[in-house]
Amino acid sequence: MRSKQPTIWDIAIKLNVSISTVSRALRNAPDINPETKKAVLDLAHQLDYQPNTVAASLRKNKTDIIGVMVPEFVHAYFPNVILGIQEVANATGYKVMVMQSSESLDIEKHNLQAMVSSRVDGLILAITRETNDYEHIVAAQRKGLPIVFFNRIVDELQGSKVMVDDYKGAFMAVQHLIQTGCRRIAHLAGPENMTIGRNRLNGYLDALKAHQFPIDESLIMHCDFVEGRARRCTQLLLDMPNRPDALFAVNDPTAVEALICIQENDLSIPNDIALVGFSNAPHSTFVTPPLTSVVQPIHEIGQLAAQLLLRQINAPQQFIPETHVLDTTLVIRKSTRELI
Amino acid sequence: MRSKQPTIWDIAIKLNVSISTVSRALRNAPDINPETKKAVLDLAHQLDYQPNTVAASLRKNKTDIIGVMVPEFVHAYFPNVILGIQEVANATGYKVMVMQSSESLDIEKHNLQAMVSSRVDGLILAITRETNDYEHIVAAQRKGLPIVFFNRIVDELQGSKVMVDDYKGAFMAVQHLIQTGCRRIAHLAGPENMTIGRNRLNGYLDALKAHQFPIDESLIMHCDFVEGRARRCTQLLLDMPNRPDALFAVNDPTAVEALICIQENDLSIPNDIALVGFSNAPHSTFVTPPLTSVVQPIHEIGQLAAQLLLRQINAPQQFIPETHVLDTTLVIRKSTRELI
DNA sequence: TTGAAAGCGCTAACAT
DNA sequence: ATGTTAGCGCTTTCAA
Repeated sequence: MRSKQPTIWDIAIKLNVSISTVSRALRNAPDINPETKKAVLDLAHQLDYQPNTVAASLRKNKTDIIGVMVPEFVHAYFPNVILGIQEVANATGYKVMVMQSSESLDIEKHNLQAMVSSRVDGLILAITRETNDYEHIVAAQRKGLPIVFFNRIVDELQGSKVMVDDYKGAFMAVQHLIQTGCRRIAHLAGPENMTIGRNRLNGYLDALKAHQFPIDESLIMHCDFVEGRARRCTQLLLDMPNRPDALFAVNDPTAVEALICIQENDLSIPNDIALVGFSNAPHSTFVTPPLTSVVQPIHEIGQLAAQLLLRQINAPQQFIPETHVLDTTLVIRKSTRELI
Repeated sequence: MRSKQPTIWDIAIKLNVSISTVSRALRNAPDINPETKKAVLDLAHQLDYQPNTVAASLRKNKTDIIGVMVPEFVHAYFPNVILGIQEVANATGYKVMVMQSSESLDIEKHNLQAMVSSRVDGLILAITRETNDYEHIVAAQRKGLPIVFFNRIVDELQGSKVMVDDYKGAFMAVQHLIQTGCRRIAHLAGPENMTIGRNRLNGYLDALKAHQFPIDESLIMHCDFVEGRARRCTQLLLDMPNRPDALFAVNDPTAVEALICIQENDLSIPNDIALVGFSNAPHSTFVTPPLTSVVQPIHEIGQLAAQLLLRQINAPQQFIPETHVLDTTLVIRKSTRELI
């Protein structure tokens, strides 16, 4: 059904010049007569000529597309990262192709193949929670695909990485709970094979130790980003004979599940149970009570990842991967008690 | 930096066959010797050959990519629609290229050009709130680009459209407010040039009329999807000498802004002010109180839009645009009063 | 069942 | 400053 669109050939014929002249004019090459150039541009505009980037990509062996794959984008975190990516991509003439793996390793593999087949110039990737075999990723890297990782980071993979100071954020969060009088602090944890889960857990543990609190393993629940699991874990905690008086959640969706569960049990936040999240999202502000949360520079994560990727794509030689750690801050709202 | 990837030519040389044979094997054409085919597939697998879809697209004049452009995707509505789109696209071998216009007409135009240049096979589009000139869209259609519209729909544009029964949803919402004892019902409205805004407004008006309520123009506030405006409009309503006792919001983000504003004024929901949203999102469930809202089949909207687009893309002849209207239902939660 | 060859629209030497 | 030409990797007639 697609009617044929004008090509440089059409323009060349009408203007009685060669296609290379047209091509030069369109890409404003230096060696061209301003008048011919104007004629070409005018006609191109008149015909509403749109260059066929498919052809250009094939010829240049470069698509000017960067791929982005995330586990999901219904929570606000990933969309906001993508926003940051698109910002720097568009500013430099790149397009962004977004895919999502739905936390499924199979889909991740399939999408990665599609990205490779589409010959994206590079990829910004947050792996799924079930990705424990990295051969498909390493294979893509062997083919020369530059990949920048963020959020879901594992030590086994090489490449540039953008992370936030999870350890410090977790430490501050738990310390704040301690300073506001909480005594039994539970942790709704993430997957331990990811640095994001491990570092936040370590921050939790070290904060307890720093204040001479005992470590109670039964207060550490692995929710691992699985939807619905935080709710069940919270219920288990609430049902304990001596239930905790505070929860530190590995991220905001987890915290929100906990919040709903606590309220369903007719307990009050923060008086019965104090609650801290780790901000994936601005929406932590409009639950009731608004969530005390560790805030991370989401937008900047995307921008930085894109910048790193573009540097690598355009690197003349071998590019040495960089790991960047961005700062986190604790924002105190109403889900934790007042300082004593 | 990109190392060259294997091509059908590499395979052909090694197997001492022609590239057309390799091509046939790879696309499992009917007329090929099973043994040659197996040899090709084995070698392809061994080399980790990934077809260059850029080249195939150029040759076939078809990219197997469908474009999606939305005004934003940080609220849950659009991501969920995209989920539905990706589902049917992936099932039929299409890839999805997502762009967002950030509610900016300029970006919309720019992105649309990029989509055309990338030669996407079709586009699923929700225009920005400031798009009041449609020439760029019509121009793309003239080039033969099939476009399916959803959510942000205007009468002036031709093409398949996926909508929900906004009128009925709004009518039910307002009727429910009336039946629960509300007497002064305000409307936080959307843009009137879009059917989404107009139909919801009409539902509001007709529900009032049907119950012999007077229409008070000062209770209709145009928030038009502009972030922050709902909050200010709500404040204006609350400051009125005889303030409304109920608000019907054009969508959930608008309702959430109103909710925050009402609570900041120390008024109670639903006793002082009842509140109904129009569901763009599942998150209406976890604000406090959970929002009574008109629910629409978000996922299905995406699926249907994709199906319509694919039908049009693969239509042998001229395709006659279809408009589909999906049903809405009122889900009663805690932001409205009990039935009397 | 296979091969030869043309060409999709563009870029980039190279030549003039 | 402009033209000629050879591909990029693939699909698809047409011929064998």
